[in-house]
Amino acid sequence: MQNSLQIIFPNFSSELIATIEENGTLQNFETGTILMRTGQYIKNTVLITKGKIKIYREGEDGGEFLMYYLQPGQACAISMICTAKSEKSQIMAKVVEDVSVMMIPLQMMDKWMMEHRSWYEFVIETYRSRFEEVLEVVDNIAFRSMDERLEFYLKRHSDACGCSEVNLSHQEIATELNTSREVVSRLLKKMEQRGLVKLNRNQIELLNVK
Amino acid sequence: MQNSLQIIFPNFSSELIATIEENGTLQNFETGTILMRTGQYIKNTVLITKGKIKIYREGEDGGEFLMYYLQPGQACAISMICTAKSEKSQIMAKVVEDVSVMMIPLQMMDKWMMEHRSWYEFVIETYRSRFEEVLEVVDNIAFRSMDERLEFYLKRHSDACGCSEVNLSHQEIATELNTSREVVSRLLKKMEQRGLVKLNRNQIELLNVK
DNA sequence: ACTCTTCTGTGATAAATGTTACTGTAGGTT
DNA sequence: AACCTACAGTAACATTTATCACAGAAGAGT
Repeated sequence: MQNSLQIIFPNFSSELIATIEENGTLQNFETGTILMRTGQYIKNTVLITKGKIKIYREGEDGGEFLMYYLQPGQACAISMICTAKSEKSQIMAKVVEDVSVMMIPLQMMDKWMMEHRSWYEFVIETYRSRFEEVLEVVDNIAFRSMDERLEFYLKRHSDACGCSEVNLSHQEIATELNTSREVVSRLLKKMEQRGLVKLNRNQIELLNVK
Repeated sequence: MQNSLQIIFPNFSSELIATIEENGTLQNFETGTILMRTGQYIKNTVLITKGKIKIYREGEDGGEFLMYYLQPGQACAISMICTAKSEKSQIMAKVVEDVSVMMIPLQMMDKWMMEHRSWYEFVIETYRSRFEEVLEVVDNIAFRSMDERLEFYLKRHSDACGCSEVNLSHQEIATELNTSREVVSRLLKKMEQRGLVKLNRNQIELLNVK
């Protein structure tokens, strides 16, 4: 166990790994589980050791706008940011591939920041990369039209799962882009005509999407 | 001088203030100055002591999408995040009201994080509040239509300047919302008919905008 | 085979936003 | 006054996206 954590988080010092083992709780969650809801109080910092999580921003009308993916070796930036104050979560986290996560009590955050250089660097890097990712999301919705956003969405999905098949219904995609199912169907059809994808039921094969 | 820094950053310890005085450089910039461009390397962490700065995300086509304001007592989160690695800036910063800023060499960041509790807390709080602000921006463009976004824009402007007059042309507003001048004119006219604003040349008076 | 449900495709239409083109107006300059 | 320029208003039209309505196809269960 100790060994595997070290492999997933190669930059952590061995002392830090030991401390995590000591203070953290490893928990498993099945696909579909909502790990965190908007407005809930955050009690733990979450390190992902296995599986996949999607982070959404929820609209008042029930929209679920996809922000980004969390994968093994990563951590939830939101759960780190809301440290001492035990702030409310601004996002919703959903398991999309059975996960194992290491739950770390929030009070450890501050302590380790001072005691473990590799933790400090990990936290800063997490902030930085998530901030950049959110800025890229802003780019997409501010500057691009739906067809470009859809292409970007598919590319991101295939990057995240490491495969070229997207096993989602048009409705699910529409929800995560905050548009309607019909729009997604139409745009996908156009992409198929351009030879970018092949459409099957509940599956989209990416062809030339680099 | 030492005194005024302490007033603007009330949570900083007196030792930290002294260290800042010692290592930082106070600089002044006039309205209109571009403090930082997308793609430039960041060499300093910036603390604002006077004036106002707007942070933009630049589109490939030359769009300037407004993200948020920076005011006295605040710091540029981006310039903090891109610490050790001296990363490229992902944003553009423009002075909109003559500013004084304290430039702090990036290498101080890490050092002070360990040595000054009040610096550490300030940095974490800066990350947190900016992250939240950007999430709110995502909300706006993902879930809201242009008329709502325009209202939000005007409200934010009046909050930032503490007055109820917006001294901007329709074109400037359109640029910052990444839409066209005509659309802004139309929507403003509708708002005027609803009694929300009064339109003058180069000025919009907010009436009932709470 | 039949039924049911979910998913997909598509036309028709509406609404929001973007674009083009033109007009008038306020203010500054000569 | 005459002129110039930036700003603002607005009509007409194009494009994009959203909504409504409906039909057919695929798969699951009986």
